[in-house]
Amino acid sequence: MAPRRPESLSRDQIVATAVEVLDADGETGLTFRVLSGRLATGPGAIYWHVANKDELLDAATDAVVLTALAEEPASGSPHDRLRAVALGLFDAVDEHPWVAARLSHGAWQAGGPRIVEAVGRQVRALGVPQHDWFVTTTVLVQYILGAAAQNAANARAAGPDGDREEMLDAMATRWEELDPEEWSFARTLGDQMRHHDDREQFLAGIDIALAGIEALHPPT
Amino acid sequence: MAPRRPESLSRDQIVATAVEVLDADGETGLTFRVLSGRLATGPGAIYWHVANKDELLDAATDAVVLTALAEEPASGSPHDRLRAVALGLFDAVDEHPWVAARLSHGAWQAGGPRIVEAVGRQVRALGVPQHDWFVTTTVLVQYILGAAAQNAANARAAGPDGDREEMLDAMATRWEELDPEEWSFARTLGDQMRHHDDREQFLAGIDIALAGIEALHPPT
DNA sequence: AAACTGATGGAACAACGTTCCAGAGGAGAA
DNA sequence: TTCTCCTCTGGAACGTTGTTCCATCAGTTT
Repeated sequence: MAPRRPESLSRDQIVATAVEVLDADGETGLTFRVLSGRLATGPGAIYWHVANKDELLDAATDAVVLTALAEEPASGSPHDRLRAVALGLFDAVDEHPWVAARLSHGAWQAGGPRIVEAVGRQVRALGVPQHDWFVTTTVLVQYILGAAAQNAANARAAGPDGDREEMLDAMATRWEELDPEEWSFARTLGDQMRHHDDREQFLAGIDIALAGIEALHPPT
Repeated sequence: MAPRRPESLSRDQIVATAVEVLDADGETGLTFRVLSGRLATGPGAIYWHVANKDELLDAATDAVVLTALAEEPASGSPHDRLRAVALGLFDAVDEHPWVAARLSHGAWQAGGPRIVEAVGRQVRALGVPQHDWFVTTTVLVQYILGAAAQNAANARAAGPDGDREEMLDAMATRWEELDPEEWSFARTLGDQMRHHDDREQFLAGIDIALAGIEALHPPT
């Protein structure tokens, strides 16, 4: 069915604009009034295409996940392919920090199934026996989403400026000054916290999981 | 400094009541008006003790984490102690689902440091070399919080009634009916999704991580 | 007894998600 | 062509939220 008016709204248009606003101002920055303004319409018109804000956020999340998983990595070892999928998701969340909260609030909705499919295919390729597909995939997805969420939160805490180093250093020194008894472990983390790289850190987690999977399911 | 009035408000009282309300009605159910009603006062009085809702939620989160990590497990192998700490957190989030969102929004704030300390001590006991303490601990914390968040989200999706089985079954059949090409992996997950146990699933992830850590750092 | 100050609680404000509805305007029937 | 639908629009309005403001209270200090 062709649109009645050429310049009319479409659900895709609304979702795309929502993603723009979310990227710029986060979840609290996305209001139906702002969205109405950008689309040169009123709030009521948007509600004809979208049930409520929750559905809009889910649709926006799904859109981001869809493009992040657009092409499945075809070359490389199963290890490398899993790393590629995981890193693609990690980077997507880094670019759109608001998706983290949405995916944490329920990975079996919004873009969740797509993520399970993409990760699961690599688990299958890894040679994990079928009766462990569910466990293994779920664990990987939970780690990926958990790590991505933490990273997004840190990025938001540091602000849009380049003060990541600054904030990291401040937190490191704060931790180093904690009570030596009660915080005997955290105290020792300062230096490594200062000099770590987020993506490497994330991949290290994937490698731990891969090593664990292989240890529990030795390749025949 | 003694309280001016005996029946006066205290920050701890406010936080404790907030936890009750959060457990009963979730994050959206906690409003300053409801809280005022329960405490027989006005919204303004609460604001004298707490800066804003964000700080209140952080304080509530910290309180829950604090009691969840109250006593460090003293007996058992390092593996078992790590499992105990992780499971303690998992169960705490299961009882107070709203903490998941809060901890995902930034584990270096609210109760985050406590979690890092508790998990990190077990990592140290595991014999991981010091230069990998930060990476290993962070990875474990990210998995624990990610898995707990997913579990909390699922529980909320199922509702307070006992319809977990029901919802799981419905989702499983929905997945089994997906397009065999586009969803070649997800399709096969139905049965395992139906019959899995959340806590076992969570512990399986911890065991994968433990196996991976040991594979990468063979005990001398 | 008077003045001070930590603490209270209710009224008021701006902003939000959402609902409602009068009407525009293209598509099919007459 | 004219009439009548019916999808789709957009602005006004409602209830609720987080937060601010301020007149007032009740111990403590002078």
